[in-house]
Amino acid sequence: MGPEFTERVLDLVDSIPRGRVLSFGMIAEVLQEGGPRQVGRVMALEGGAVAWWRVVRADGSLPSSLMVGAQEHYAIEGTPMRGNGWAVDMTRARWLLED
DNA sequence: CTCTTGACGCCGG
DNA sequence: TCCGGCGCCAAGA
Repeated sequence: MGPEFTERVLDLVDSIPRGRVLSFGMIAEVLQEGGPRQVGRVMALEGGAVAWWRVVRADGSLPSSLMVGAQEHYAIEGTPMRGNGWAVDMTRARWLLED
């Protein structure tokens, strides 16, 4: 994978509005390139350069280690969360498919 | 060349 | 709701 894919992923993540999110799989789908795992690799390596908390798993969760820090951003951005507060409410926060 | 490893996703039990 | 299994695919060892 060239630096090109990495840049496309980071650019798309940069365009996600405050309070909204995209899943790893959705990003791969929008870019029509790679797959969820490739997007995951990019985020693991260079995600620190962008709003990484706006990229979550398909079910709205993130690894526990990242959830701790991510929650602060969700609170600030007013990101809709599911009951327990440990996962984003995808039906309301998913970008490009709902209001 | 063959495992093994992931910031993954989907389905079945 | 909570596993476990399988598909996926690039990178490392």
